[in-house]
Amino acid sequence: MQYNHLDIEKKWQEFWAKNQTFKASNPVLSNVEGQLEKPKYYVLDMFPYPSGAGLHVGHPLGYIASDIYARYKRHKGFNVLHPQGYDSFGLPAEQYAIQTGQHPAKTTEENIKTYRRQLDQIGFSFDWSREVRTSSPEYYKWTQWIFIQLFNSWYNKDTDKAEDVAALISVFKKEGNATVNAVCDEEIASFSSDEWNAFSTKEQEEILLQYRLTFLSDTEVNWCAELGTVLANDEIVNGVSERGGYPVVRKKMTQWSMRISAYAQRLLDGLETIDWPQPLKESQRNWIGRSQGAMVTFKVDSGAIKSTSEVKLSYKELEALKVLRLNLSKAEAILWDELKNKKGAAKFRKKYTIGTFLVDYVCLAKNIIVEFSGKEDEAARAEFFTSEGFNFVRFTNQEVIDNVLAVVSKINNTIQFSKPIEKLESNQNVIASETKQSAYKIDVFTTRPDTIFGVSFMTLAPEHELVAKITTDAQKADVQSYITATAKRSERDRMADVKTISGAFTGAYAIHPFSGEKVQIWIGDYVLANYGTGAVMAVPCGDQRDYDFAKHFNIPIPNIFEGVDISEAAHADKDGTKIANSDFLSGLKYKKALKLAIFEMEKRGFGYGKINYRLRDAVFSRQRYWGEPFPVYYKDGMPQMIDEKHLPIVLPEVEKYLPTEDGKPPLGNATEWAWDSRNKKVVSNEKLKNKTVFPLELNTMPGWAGSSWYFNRYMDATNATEFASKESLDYWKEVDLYIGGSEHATGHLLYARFWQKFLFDKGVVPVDEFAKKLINQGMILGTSAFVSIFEGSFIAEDDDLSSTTDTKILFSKSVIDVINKNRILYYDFWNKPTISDDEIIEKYHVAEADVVKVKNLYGTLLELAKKLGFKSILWNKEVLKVRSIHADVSFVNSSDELDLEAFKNWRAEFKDAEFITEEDGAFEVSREVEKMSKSKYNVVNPDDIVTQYGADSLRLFEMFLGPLEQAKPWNTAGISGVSSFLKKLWKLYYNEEVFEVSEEKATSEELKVLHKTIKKVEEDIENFSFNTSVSTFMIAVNGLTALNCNKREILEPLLVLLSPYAPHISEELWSQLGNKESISTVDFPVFDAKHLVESAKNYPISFNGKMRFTLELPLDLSKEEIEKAVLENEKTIAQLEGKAPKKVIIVPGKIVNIVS
RNA sequence: GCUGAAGUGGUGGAAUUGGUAGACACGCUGGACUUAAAAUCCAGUGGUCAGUAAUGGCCGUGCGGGUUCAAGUCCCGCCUUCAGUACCA
Repeated sequence: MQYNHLDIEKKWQEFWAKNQTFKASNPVLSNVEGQLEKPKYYVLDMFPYPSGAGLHVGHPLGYIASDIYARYKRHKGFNVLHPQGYDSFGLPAEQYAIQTGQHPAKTTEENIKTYRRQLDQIGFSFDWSREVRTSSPEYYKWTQWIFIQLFNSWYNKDTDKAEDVAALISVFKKEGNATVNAVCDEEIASFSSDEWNAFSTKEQEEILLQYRLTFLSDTEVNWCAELGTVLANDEIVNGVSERGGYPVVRKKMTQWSMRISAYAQRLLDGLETIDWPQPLKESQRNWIGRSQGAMVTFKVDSGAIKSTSEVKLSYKELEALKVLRLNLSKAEAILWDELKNKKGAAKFRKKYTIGTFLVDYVCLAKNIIVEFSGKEDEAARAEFFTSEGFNFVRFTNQEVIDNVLAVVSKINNTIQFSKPIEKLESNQNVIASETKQSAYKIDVFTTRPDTIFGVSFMTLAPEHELVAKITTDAQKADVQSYITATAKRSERDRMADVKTISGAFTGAYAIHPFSGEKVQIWIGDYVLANYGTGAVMAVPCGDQRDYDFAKHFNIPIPNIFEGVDISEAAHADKDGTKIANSDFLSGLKYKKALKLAIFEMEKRGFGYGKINYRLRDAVFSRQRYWGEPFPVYYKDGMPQMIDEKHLPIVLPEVEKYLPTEDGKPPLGNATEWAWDSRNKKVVSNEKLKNKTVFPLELNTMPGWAGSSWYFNRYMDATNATEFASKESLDYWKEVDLYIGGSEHATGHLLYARFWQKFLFDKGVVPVDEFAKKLINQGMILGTSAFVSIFEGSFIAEDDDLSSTTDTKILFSKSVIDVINKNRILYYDFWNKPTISDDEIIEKYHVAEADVVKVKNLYGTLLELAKKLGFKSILWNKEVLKVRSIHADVSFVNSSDELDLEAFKNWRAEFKDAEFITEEDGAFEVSREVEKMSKSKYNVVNPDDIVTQYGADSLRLFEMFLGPLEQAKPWNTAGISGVSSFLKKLWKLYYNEEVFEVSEEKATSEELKVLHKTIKKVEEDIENFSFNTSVSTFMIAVNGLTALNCNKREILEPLLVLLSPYAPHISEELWSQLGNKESISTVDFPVFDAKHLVESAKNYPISFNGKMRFTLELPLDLSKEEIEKAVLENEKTIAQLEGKAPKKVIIVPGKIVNIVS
């Protein structure tokens, strides 16, 4: 009987589905007999996004590897969890919906069907009873639930974990926020318990939002107009969107954010405990970007600062002003409505600057300032306003809202009875300079506080708020023009141009906190405003950028390193260098100096040790339809969580999937999207007039929401009452082996770790890292096929040149090679048609055969030119002009020959093209390795492979291609190797048409083959070296075929070894051997070393390290006996040519080396 | 620039702690079977030189050094490719 993969594979796939062979049980729950003793093992693939294109052969690579491992673990006696599902929310389905109006749920459903069919036919041992889909309400109910948990939590730095907000509130009630050590927004005003209790509910909610782990905030986001949504940092590549490559701009929006920064240190520390690939860990470390150093404060020298009234704001502040004027608060707007109507002398302006202070309203004619109270620097403002001759009035928000008319009348009163205050000229300078000296300081973060004595200047970002305040008159023009110039450059330009050094001197000086020396203050756009404090202390001798800047502007470069030459470049190396010229730090090494510097700073009070992270909080809102809705409604503008018992909040139906006309997200199109807080359900928007009905959140969650916890759901996938039961979470704990692509390094894998740690803090999950071991499978690349088209010129009968745009001559690959190799010959043929073969052979020393070949081809081409109506082709000594186009790889056979008919049918424009073929009529393409993609016509569909060669062949071949982690090209031609291996295997069990397996005892030779295989395959699987075990199987089958072995003792265990790789054929032969049960949980054969023991070794005999011949010697010989035997050998004597060996090295069982 | 990975026949790739480089497979060449093709089977296949041949010599793991009896493997210095990241103070 012939091996028929089609029947066998169908039969066993049906068998597995019917018998639920791979269903994993939760023993604690089900108390399945015998399962309790089995150790658990959880193998997971990164679940796929079901795209419309279906799978190509690159996709299953990781699934095959994990499937082999899962099946192997079953043979090894583990209770294996190996689930699969779909990350089914996402952009492509929505884009498709926008284009066609089809509901994304529908296309997603269809795509999933295709995926499932494709996955099934490859024979994966997934437990489909646990399938999850992120877009199904039963699943996202729990995504919403986790969101609520995050909302109700804050990060306590003292306990270093997330805790309940309820506990935080009780602290606020009792003692205010002074004792709370939380990860929260910057600049939270401190309040006492009395103040807290006096706050309105809304004010309290506003404050709490600043602590919650997920919070609403106005954040600068990456807005992608083409996609109509914001993108996370990791969704942007080189300034454009990862998906689609559309431009991205910075924009301020109110968004949900996740306080992932709270977990920065723990995310970093956790990396030490997990077995993940080094590069992946490295990119997470980069992304988190921890830098340890110190915050240092430099005071600004008062000497050169001009008077405050001349101060102009920086352009950044001016921009901010414009925005402020447009966005007045409710109280501000009410008051402005009244004030702006005042005519004549009492004309008010809003949001105006007086000196460096921003005032709410001012009437310049009457010298009256009107402000809202509650500003931090009220005392300083009062002092300055008085000194500048202003009267001022202050009101609270509440006063204005309650009775604006009373407020206005009070203002009128002040105008009427204002006492003109004399400006005290003599006094003013004194007051001003005193306040200034203490007012202006520059905070910097440095990772090298040990080099602080090397500071010779400071650099501020041009946008830094101090710039305008400290710039001297003399430098004003310079600074202004520099600021204007930088402002014009986009962020991308600034990033792209690293080489140009630019900057400007402000004229101001800072005081070195240790030495008291004056240090120049510069501005330069190499300093980024939104990183750190937007200012650096420049140490030119130790930092290359500072060095270049100093060199460029002729700023001194003090050397603070002992015995280091810094005349050419900065010395950035920290280890092994001693600090010099640095007061109390001199003579110390990096580490000691660093600690001492921080210690001194803290003692003297102008600095402290600090750790900075690059990791920013993650924006969690997307202006999209096809994602998880938030369980959130808005009451009085403040977000409210819907109680978890009313979850899931199901995605509403919409007319169209685009943003609304007034720019709201697509959910703004929904008509049934309001929350009835009395009846606890989603109702029609028409009811929004009711006092108990509120608008629901219009944003949806990002793609990473659903994928950040799905691995936990698989443990108890159908649980309707819980996220997952505690018992199943405690049993399965974490993923033991996680396989997926490296593109998720900083997205999915970082966010998932963050959520896992959060859920761990809250006691939901038992472990704080979700995957013990992770492997990145390498990409499978496509082997594209190219056809070359002639693009040179012809010579017409009248000797005119003619281009070839409408003539199509296609060259087979080796034709091009021949022409390129002999271009000069062609040129000669063309130039001197009378030249004889002998002349050519003599002139160019080429073989006669080549000349014939060249001449034939020349004739063909000449004929062709004539046929097209030309005299000949224009030959050129240097180049043959051709252009290459992709040909679909499905038209190309294993010998790189193109199916011309198929090609012509595919590309109509080449129907009447001329094909210059090989002598045998074949047409060859040239091949190149590229990424597998539709546009390159090199996509190979696994369906075709499975139909032609079978799933077992596909599985073996994908593994055989090379190491799992490595990128490698796909070439379908190679699959015949594994295919014929399976046929050979089949033949071991058959005698012609009859299944025939002998019960005889196996010979030691046969046992040796088997046990070698057991040993190697087991080692390989444990090391995830799947490619080498495929070779091992081939060697075994070749060996057994040579031995003519058909003994059960060998052939039965062989099937178990093979079954993880080629499960269908193994099951089939296993059952033909008379076994009734599936092979899937049969014990893995045990390796026995005794079968490998040899009595003799074929020793390689080397001379000076070079192997000359081999010599078979018994293994039980002593060193002396081996030496004697080798030296007596005639070949040795011949090699030595009479010389005496200087030394003989003998490694018994390994090698003999003779040094002569 | 920095970080990480990797450079081995025509191709994909093997090679334990340093110990016979090129396993296994594709492709190619030759042969068997066939009217023919496909399929299958057998043999050969790193380069080069010598020899009718058996066989033998030399060179060979990106480049240049080094350690060692012995280096694809270890050390030093370069080059190239791929991936990630980037004015991160």
